[in-house]
Amino acid sequence: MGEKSVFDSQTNIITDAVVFEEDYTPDEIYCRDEMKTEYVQILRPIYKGRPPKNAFLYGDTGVGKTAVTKFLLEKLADDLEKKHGEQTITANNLSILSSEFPEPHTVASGENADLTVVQLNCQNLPTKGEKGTSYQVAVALVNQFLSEEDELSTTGHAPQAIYNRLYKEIDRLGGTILIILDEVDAIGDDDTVLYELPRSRADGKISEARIGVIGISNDYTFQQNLSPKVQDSLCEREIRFPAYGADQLATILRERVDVGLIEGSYSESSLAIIAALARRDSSGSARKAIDILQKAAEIAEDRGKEEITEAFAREAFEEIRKDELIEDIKQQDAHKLNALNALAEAHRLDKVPIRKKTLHSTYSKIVEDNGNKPIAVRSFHNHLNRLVMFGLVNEVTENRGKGGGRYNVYELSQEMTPQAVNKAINETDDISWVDVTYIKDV
DNA sequence: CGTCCACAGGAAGAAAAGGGCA
DNA sequence: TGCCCTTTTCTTCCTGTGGACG
Repeated sequence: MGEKSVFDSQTNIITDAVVFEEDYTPDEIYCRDEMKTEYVQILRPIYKGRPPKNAFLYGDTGVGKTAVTKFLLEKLADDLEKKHGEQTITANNLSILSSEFPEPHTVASGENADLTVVQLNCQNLPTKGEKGTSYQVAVALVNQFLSEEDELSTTGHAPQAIYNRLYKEIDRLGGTILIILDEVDAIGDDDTVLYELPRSRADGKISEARIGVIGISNDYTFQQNLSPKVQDSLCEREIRFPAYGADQLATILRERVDVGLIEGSYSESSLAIIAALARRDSSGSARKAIDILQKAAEIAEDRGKEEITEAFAREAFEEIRKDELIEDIKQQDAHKLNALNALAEAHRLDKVPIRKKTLHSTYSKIVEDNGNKPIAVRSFHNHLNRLVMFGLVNEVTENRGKGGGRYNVYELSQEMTPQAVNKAINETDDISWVDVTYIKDV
């Protein structure tokens, strides 16, 4: 009898971890029948070799927008292949639909690709975290068509040159080109890309290819803020994805556990709890529900238990929330981390709702101690505002009237703790300027 | 009811960081 | 190499304002 490896847990209830992964596509997508029907109508022209339609999808994160997209596109690719035989190509790797770093574009047989799908996440395109602009989207699109060595830099080009290049690449490919812009609301006010793309053929900028644009957004209001010309072209068709209800989430979970977990390791009621937790916390995100499920299963394994109990589900939920928080903090840039650092220190010293001015001087001290130059109060103010928008920091406006004036005070938001800030900063290894011992000393 | 504090946050432009092109 | 782009961030300057005080 072989000795058990220390890496093995006492029990194994997960049989196939694939079902938890982001890009797992189930055999069937549940509870999205109406959306699927509408979506099929949008894609149908492509199957028939007619000019594609543009569309706009919206709904909160994790309600199946990308899942349905991926599911239907794979099906479309299959069916096209069946229809035309092997050599009329279904083009570009659909797997990029969910991978963060798309592989270079590969069109199997060159010239006559029938359908090319390009997917792009418009969020966090350029410098970390901030808004992607039309320009950035255009650059990123061009890069999707180029091999890795040839990729363009994200700055330094004349905008018109980028658009021209984009048209050139598109025309070179020819055929039907379906451009999927995920998180399209990140584009912000300047929507030239959204205007240019759908009309490029009509404007004579391209002649060989036909372009379809599908915009995906989780901001309901985004589409209303678009300029009317863009609304006309892009929002030809729109599909709304409502949030999953708790029972629908449970259905989705049931499908996953069927494939991925040992029978008997879960009960209807524990699935229901997970569904309810996800429903409440994230307004119906399937992603969230699946994450909780995975975590709960892992916890059960670690404890040597054979069943996911309600307690494990709740524990998993809490743990995931904590992890997410740390992740959120880690994503902030240097100035914001230092601001959080200073704020955490204020918490430790119990000077909790702290005025911006005071906070700024603490911040300056930290930065200077590490040999860097602090930014001016006005910029600091902007960073703080950002943190407030991210929900990491609370802001309250105080008004002491004549003789006191009006000012804002800040503190870490409810779920934030100085420990969380500390942990996040410690885990951020690309910022040597944060001297953690300094915080401990003061 | 007007005063007046102390800042909020807009505007404009300078600076920094990245890069093309001849 | 020098000069030209771009985007984004930071600075400087400034006007606007909620409401307790008198």
